[in-house]
Amino acid sequence: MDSSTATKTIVDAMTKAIVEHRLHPGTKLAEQKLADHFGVSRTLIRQALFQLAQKRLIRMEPARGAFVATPSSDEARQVFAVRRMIEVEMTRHMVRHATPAQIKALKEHVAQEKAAVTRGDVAGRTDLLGDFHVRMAELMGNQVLAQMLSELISRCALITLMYQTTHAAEHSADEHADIIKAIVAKDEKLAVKLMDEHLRHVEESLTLDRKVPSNDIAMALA
Amino acid sequence: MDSSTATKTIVDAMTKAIVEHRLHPGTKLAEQKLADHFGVSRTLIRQALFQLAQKRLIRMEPARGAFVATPSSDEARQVFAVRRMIEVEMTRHMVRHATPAQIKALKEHVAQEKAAVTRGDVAGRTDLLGDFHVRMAELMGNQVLAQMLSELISRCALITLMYQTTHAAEHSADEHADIIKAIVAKDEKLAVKLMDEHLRHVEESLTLDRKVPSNDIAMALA
DNA sequence: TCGACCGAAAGTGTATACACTTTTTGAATT
DNA sequence: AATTCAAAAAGTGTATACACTTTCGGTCGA
Repeated sequence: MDSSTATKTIVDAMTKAIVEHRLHPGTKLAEQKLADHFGVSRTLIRQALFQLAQKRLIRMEPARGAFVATPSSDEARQVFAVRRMIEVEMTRHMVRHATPAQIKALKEHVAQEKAAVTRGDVAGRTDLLGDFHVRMAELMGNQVLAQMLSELISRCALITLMYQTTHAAEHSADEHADIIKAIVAKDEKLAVKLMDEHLRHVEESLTLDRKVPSNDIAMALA
Repeated sequence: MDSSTATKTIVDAMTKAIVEHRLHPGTKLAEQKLADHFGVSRTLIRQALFQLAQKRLIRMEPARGAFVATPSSDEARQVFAVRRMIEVEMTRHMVRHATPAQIKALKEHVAQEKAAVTRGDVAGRTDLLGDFHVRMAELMGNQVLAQMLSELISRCALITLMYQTTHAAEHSADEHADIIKAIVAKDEKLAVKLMDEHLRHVEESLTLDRKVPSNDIAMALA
């Protein structure tokens, strides 16, 4: 097994579980249980946990173990503020430099979003709605930006219960479409405004209600 | 020894060594050598290396080990582009919301920068010049932003040999002072323009010359 | 002399062992 | 019945062991 591929698999699986709220904030992540579940030793689990801690998806308490992160509402606001700062500038850049091919790619993405919404594919639509923002960063040709945004979006997903309702999902997909329209029209002010508002809408759906932790790690990761 | 304090010490020491170019890009970081140097087992070294890899200060090749990162010029441009996106918005925010106390804090910081420059304190001035940007983020009350910027700046320090000349350091300190002036004058357009240009100047001093790796890890970390 | 090949040395990847800390449990006491 | 305390159980933190991979040096053959 080549090196950190195993660890990466674990990190990805747990990231997904946390972002999709199959593992609730506050849940204890016992190393041996995770090791048993993934069929590896605690060594690899610990590596994965440290990486997740650095991504702020879990927190680790000395000698007490790892827990799914429970971001404060302060932290939530800060994460969203950073997203707005980055994405407003990103939108500005797209208005100025977007090529027809890039526009086409974004439009196709939104089409996929809407398909997932009508199909009732909850997991798929949540992924796609987040990916829209990452896709924009990638289209700018900036991998560093894309990676950073991807991590911020994971944190947002952990923070919020956003897009849980079909209605909210439709709304987001529509807003994405509107943003593209403004970009096509080269209306910088409008595009920036729409992106800013879009992110504020997402943030407003922030509820931060603490559910009772599910201790059944195995079921959540299955 | 409480948990990850030991690991954190190692990460910090190595981060400092890499950022300050005591460990050159490309240098092999053998686990046992590091373990001997820090007086711990490979276990803790590996934890530290994984964290440094996530911060992109080193790269890890499967079964071949860890090396101080050698960012491509493409990556360098991307990192700087992200910094500009973030910091332009940050400046805009400061113009709109900065309090007198915050302005005072920034001015004092720049005074420290200039003192370090005239004192000929190379390590100190490099730190301070980078910290100016982090400080602004902190003054905004956004720890998430500050943390993110801090990591980007570490990457920038690894990438460039910036601020190596006294002249460049003076220049940066002056530009910081000018930015503050524009913020005080509530001249948003000017402040944003100055910050953008300042970051472009720093980026221009990007040389990316590859030095011959120093294999003497012990000396670099001493 | 040069290159290919083989074996030893060095190094990484994962599991396990063990010390120490926290949590749980259950019996004794009030 | 509630509280306290101690011992056991469970869990984390670090070191070590060992398998496997890469690297390096030297020998053999052309």
